[in-house]
Amino acid sequence: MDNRVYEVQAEYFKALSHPLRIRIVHYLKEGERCVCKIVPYLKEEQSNVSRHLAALKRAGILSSRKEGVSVYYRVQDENVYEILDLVLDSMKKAVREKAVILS
Amino acid sequence: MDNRVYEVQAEYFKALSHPLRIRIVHYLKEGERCVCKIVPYLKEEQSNVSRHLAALKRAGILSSRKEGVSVYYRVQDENVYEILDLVLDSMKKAVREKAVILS
DNA sequence: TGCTTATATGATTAAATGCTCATATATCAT
DNA sequence: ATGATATATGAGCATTTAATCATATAAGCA
Repeated sequence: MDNRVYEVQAEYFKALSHPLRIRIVHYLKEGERCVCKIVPYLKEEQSNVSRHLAALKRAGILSSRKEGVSVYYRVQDENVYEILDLVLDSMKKAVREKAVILS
Repeated sequence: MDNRVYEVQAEYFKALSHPLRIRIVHYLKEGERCVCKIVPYLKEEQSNVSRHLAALKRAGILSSRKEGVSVYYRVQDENVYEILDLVLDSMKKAVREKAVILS
């Protein structure tokens, strides 16, 4: 396999490698939201949220549209939820296995 | 959802957010391998590879066993392949969609 | 036009990451 | 015990990432 594949793949993982970005993706599960809603929900600095949104957009996970002075972000890559679920399931399974070992 | 969930989840993604680590996971697909095989395969510094292996192990993705002077690493979390495949499929789909837009 | 609000971006700083070189540790063979 | 080999780890440095503050840009309103 062309090694560059691993590089682009790594970029995707990097985009999800921050808790705040994962929270954003979850928050957008039910549909698009205005930045003006996302920021107070996360209770983080507006500029910081803006950069995390930009990172997710760069990775192709989110997309955005402008409406007047507002910007609405939405999930572009719906597969992201399947990926997030798989990771969570996988980690839960690991914990269960460890629990068995310790019991 | 408890926000700490996003933190542990992010750790998993971080573990896969480097091309070399993804290559390692792929290399171990057919079974465990000795570090003495992994290093020349990757053509990277032994100490560097050692650290990447440690990172994957910390994340629960790999495990290792010692045999004499050698150490064998193997995939502990088999779900990782499903996750890697999903990400790749998802990215391919995005490219196809973009191609349609540009055509 | 000038004012206000929403969002993005530049600059700075602190912290984390990745790499390399050198060295430590462990095991095995002589 | 000595030496050789495999792997891990400490120290140092360069790069990247994240956060914050301040400011730029753009749209809408008076």
